[in-house]
Amino acid sequence: MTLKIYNTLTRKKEDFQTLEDEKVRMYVCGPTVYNKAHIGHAMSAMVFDIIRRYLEFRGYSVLHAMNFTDVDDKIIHRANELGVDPFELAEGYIHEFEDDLEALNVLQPTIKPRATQEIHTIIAMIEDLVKAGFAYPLNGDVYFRVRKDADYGRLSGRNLDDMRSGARIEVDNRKEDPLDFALWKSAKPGEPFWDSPWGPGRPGWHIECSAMNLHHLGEQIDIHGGGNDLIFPHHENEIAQTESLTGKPFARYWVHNGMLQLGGEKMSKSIGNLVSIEEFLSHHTSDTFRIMLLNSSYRGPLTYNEETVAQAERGLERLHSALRPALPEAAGAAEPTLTALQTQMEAAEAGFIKAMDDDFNSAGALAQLFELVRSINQARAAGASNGDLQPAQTLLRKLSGVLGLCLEEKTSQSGGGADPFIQLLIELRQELRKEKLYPLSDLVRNRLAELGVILEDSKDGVSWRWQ
RNA sequence: GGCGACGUGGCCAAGUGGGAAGGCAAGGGUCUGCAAAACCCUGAUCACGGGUUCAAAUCCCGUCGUCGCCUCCA
Repeated sequence: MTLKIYNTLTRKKEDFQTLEDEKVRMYVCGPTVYNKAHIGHAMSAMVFDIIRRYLEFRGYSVLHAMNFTDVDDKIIHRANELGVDPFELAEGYIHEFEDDLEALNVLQPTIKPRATQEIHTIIAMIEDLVKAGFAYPLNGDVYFRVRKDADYGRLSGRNLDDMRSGARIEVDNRKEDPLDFALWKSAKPGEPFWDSPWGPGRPGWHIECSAMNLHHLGEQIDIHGGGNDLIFPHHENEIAQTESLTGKPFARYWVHNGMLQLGGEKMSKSIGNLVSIEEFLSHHTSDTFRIMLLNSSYRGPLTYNEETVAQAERGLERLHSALRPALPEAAGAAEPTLTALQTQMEAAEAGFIKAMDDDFNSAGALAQLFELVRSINQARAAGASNGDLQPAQTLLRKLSGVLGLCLEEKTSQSGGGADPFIQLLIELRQELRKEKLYPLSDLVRNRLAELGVILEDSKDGVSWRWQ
């Protein structure tokens, strides 16, 4: 079995072949930190977290870089609005985003470079591009000369002449071509700056990623990721800069996640239809969000609304249902039941890998987990003991973990301290039921439910769990 | 206007040539004092119109529609 990945560059699924055996270099574009991160950012980070976890599951060691753009126009404007230092502003949002990712159970990237920490590399790269004729200084700015790059437009499937006619950009007549983009921007009064051969200024947006890649991962990488709104111009420009300099293919696989849709539109800072990560997590768990992602293709748009969240929440509960213990007084299941469970375990694991190997088809993989859930619940209903269920439950936990799901047990805030008292109330209620004092037994059940303890009667006894 | 993606049951969605996954919701049933959970059962002429093929949700052409990019964006 080979892993296949959809490559934006070729618009095809391709066999995954790394530059170096069993090692993956992956660079994912992170956010520009001028504001609170929203769940669209969470989606992108989580998609690549899932990809990383799966690659690791498949035996690769993954060098995972995610950058922060911590100096740019928006940050400067926002800092001026608030009357604070732009670097402090950025720093604050970086920490906030890191906390968000931890709360979302997204693995820490191996390296987290920042634009402001790569200024030397950036300047050196720009100098080399100027020397090689791919860039030209202009009144303290430096621009990339797109006409010099014969391949320009390859990633986004455009050509310079088409864009020229359709572009809505305000043309800067000083530039040789309207599509030439800034590598270095001269500083206006009051703006943060670094000294450079072209005067005080700061890096353009695209060059930082090229420089960070070159510095931390090398001239060539395996996977370059980000949201599909970055394909043009950002990633197109990264390719232009890096390949013009190295003469080698930059990234082997360009991987792009789809956009989160809220109210039929892409969630974005400029439209203002935002749900912050913090806001989402104050009402829902990270697993709920992850289920939403897993249930659809990472490349397509993701519909976000109250109903899809609720559906994910119920689906998650179903996964949890399989992890519940055997029925009280279960005597062990008959041979055919256990054989069926064993068969399903093998089918689920194989199906899981087959699905994920096909361009990270997480919806297909999730379906396999649900099949396993059904088998486990069937076995439990057929009287399987905890020992009977345990291997299948372990497999379910393992495969869920590969997708980054926690499936953590819900417990009371105070730990297990309440357990004996809950047991006592259950015993009491059972006595009331024996006496057919149902209004009283229901009162116990209802009051416990209000406290978050769910009682479930069965013919073999009573089980309970935290809601 | 240019480039790209997509349109599958009430909802979210897999599936890209030969049996239409899975989840949620709904209805029926088993269990049960009731409830809940779990389990069983029930459902789709795959946007529309042509074409290729023994065979099309899947390939080709056209139409309609949705979304993204073309300006900062995950």
